[in-house]
Amino acid sequence: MTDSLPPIQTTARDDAVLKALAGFVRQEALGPGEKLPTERILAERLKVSRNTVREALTRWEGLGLVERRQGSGTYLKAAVSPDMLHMPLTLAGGNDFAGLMRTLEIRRALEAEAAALCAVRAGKAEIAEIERKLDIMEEAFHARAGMSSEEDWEFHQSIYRASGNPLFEQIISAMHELFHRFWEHPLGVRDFGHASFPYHRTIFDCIAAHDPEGARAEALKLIATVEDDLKRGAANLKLSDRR
Amino acid sequence: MTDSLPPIQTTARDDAVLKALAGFVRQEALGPGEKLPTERILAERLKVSRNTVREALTRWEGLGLVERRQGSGTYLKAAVSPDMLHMPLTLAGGNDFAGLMRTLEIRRALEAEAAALCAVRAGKAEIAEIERKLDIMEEAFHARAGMSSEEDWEFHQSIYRASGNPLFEQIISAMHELFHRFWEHPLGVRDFGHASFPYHRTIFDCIAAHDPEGARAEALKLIATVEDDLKRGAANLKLSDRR
DNA sequence: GTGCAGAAATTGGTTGGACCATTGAACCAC
DNA sequence: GTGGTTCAATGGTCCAACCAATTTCTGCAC
Repeated sequence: MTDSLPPIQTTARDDAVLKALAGFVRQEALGPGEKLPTERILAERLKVSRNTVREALTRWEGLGLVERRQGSGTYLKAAVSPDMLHMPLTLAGGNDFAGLMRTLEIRRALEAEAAALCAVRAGKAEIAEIERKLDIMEEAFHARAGMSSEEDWEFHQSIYRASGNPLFEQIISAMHELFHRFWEHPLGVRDFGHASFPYHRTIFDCIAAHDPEGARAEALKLIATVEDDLKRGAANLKLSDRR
Repeated sequence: MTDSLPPIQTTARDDAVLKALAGFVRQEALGPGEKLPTERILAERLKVSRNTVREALTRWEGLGLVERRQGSGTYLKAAVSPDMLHMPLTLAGGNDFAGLMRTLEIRRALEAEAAALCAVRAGKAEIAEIERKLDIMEEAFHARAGMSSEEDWEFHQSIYRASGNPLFEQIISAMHELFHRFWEHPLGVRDFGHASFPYHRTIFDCIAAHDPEGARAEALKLIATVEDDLKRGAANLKLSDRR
């Protein structure tokens, strides 16, 4: 009965500051790396206290939009537009085996969908770019007799980009980052990722052939090999009783 | 109650504040909804200024971990542990039709995977809970001759919870929120979501039968009906040239 | 003029104190 | 009970400093 009576909004200083700042960035066409006005100037221009400006900037910093360097200034870290939507995720206990497996389940879902979408939408240029990254990766693999995480990652990124939906790259990138933050040298498993190598080309073949279901299936196989590697690592971990 | 809050070290004050607070929450076993010490008390106990406490809490607020209510206090909104990992995502341009379709592609991937995982992992208790939510939803549907977004959402949430991976609920919830922020009464499409109704029970049947691939397929069908509704809405929008 | 060390200005980080706006509980008349 | 009023508690904002890291300028030695 008393629906459609949302709480009213009287004050929202720091939100207003962020809105104004987003408009400023847009108007000045500022891009990543560029410096934005000092806190003192913002406070003066916006007619708010420096404290309020700081709270607003703290929010942006927490979202990774901005970087503050004491003595130097505040710099944009990413593109910013007035109609951004924020989706902060917190993963409790992400530095143990179970946490890693949880992120991998998300990645499995997204990786498969991205590969399928890519197979549908990728044009000639995108397919050529993916193949280029694939060649680089395979060359690195043979030269160093093992997976090169850098080149491997670039190959996957090219697929996300060709999916036509930037959200895939954003979300998977975030998980990729916290994946590597805690498991830089994954669990002492030798040849980590080795088993995933052949599937990179099979995925590409399906994409090039515009076969979405095939691409999805191959992507699932690839993730399955990574999960196996992780499980081996967990077994190792149990033996050595680390952590 | 507010013991065990020793003063903190030097440098990186606000991070240290958050660390101390996380430890405090852990020690006092505070859960969602509970109130934590006032800013003034925190400032005094931690031997930092109230502004520093506020910057730290602003960060947590931005991450959705905490809610501040003026005149009342600061309350936990989610479980918090010292070893959390944060993954803030900012999505550019989500309030137009193309943006909505992009979020729906992500949701399609996750919804399908969550349903499949749920079919594998859900125990008797989880299945009973899902069926309870389904019954409530169906009852509301027949009573009001249309989809009830509230009950519908609760049904889906129960599936995410039963998937055994809280990330599904976190990510999809975030997208669900921004979905409704801009399209509260979706696009003037009458009977929005009507077509999705039957698939709720077919999904449940597959889950109850522990049939992951069936659940995945039905979930994909459900999302497809939502996409169709959205496309119809976009067509309406073009006619009226709103926005 | 060049190069470099030290001074000075700039800028984010922190502090303490003050006041405002909202909330919620206690209290009071009716 | 119901509906106001008062009042203390609490988050929100503001101000005016000062600290610490960085950058820029200055002036001296060469």
